[in-house]
Amino acid sequence: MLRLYNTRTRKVEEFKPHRGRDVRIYVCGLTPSAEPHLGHARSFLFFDVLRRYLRHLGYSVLYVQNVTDIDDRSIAASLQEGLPVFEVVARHFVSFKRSMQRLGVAEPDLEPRATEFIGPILTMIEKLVESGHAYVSEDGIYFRVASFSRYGELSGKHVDELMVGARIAENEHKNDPLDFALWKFAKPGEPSWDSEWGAGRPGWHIECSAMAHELLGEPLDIHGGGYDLVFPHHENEIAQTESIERPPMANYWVHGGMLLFEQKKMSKSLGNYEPLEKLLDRVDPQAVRLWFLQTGYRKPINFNEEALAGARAGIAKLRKAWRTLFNAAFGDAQTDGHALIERIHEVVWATQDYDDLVARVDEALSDDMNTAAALAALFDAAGKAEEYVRRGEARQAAVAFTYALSLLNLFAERKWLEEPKLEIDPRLIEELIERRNRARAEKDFATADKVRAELAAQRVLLHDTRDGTTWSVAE
RNA sequence: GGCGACGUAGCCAAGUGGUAAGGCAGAGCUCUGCAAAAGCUCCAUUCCCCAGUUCGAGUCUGGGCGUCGCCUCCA
Repeated sequence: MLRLYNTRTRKVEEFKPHRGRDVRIYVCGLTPSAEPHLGHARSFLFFDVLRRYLRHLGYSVLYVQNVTDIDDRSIAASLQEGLPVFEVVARHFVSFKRSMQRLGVAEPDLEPRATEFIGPILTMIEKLVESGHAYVSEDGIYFRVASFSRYGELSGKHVDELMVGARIAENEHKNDPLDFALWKFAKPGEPSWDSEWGAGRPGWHIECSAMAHELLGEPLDIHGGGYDLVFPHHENEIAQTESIERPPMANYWVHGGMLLFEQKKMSKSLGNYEPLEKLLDRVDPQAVRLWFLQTGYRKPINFNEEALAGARAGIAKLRKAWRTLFNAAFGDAQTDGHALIERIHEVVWATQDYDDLVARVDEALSDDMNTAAALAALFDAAGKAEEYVRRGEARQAAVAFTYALSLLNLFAERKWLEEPKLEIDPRLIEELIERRNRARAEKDFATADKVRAELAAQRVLLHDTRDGTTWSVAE
């Protein structure tokens, strides 16, 4: 059983899907008008873990995450760069996909683009106009907020208390400052699609209402996104959908906390960020994943290099423990990461043991996705890896540990499980170790230390143990 | 001005009434020619401040202080 915080009720509630085991999730995706940043990563990484956990609970999950591939900022960027909008959008979107892959975020089941759903969008607008919830104005078609009595319910806003002045842009022709655009008539040179009212493009909010309706239908079990989407985006989606479809649009509204940089929200408009791809070139994506998962998903987090470095060390600890357990349980898998992966699936799916570790992780995640508490359980187990081996429980511990890790997808990429690559031939390493040990036997420590230094330069670390000298690769 | 969130050790962070998880960093010990690894141990009498409720509060109530988010495109 999962308990989830629902923005609409402001309470943690028991999650009950509308259609039995069939769970439908719609998450507002990226508007690729600029390079994606770490804040985007946080949000989608959380929903990735949520999906994995729902599947663990036995639900069949259909996860839809849209792409807003047409909007004002993208058009502005295309004019500035002198490139077609689709080219600008595609570049940022592809970059986003690469980063998501590196972070171990699974692909959405469906990833619809706004421009592929112009038909359903226009159908919805037509219904809204016919029913009087929308009106045609000089520069576009607007939703009449006053026509929807529950407006503000999701975000807890009172319509008459909003600072509405700022909402009126000079060139907009709204009846009411709160009204928002469903369709924007094209200005010369702008990309546009034909409609019965005139060529134009969809407003931001309508695409989600239309695509969610078309692909999943109401009510969605979970509608998600970043906290900054609660108002006005999700509020507007509710107004549009529930004006013409049977409410509610969604049963659970789930929002992720913001990522801050120097105490300010990381955002495209402030530009206070390093492009995600560049960041992932210098910070281990797996450490990023751990760092996010060590904090509650609804809390704001400050970007923090020191914490990120700490997560890097933490991931090394988990990896080490995992290797210790797995090598003890399935010793032949010493360095072949691919073989290890195959074994994981073989073993995990063949075993449904729920020992203490898995139970603890399960309990933590069921409590509003408390990934930090789940990780604490994992670290406790990691600290006991040697003990499990000594007690002859390596196999069971390895299975439980692997299963728990897979719920968080911490070792998402195969290479994360492999030993770091070496340029030096292992046979040469063995030769050098022998030479060094002969020197040590003769108390020729100068030569011995020279060998150690030579190997260290190749990232090979030597460990003298009671049973002889072993080596490992520095990470 | 309205609505909302947060404030726990050097850093990050879990914890909504029962006596402070976990990670990083740090310290000591075992082992050791050196080094590392590994193991063991230690590291908040205290949770922004002040009142209050309670047998008992980081957890509830009231009041401060500070930070952030939304109200304009934003995960």
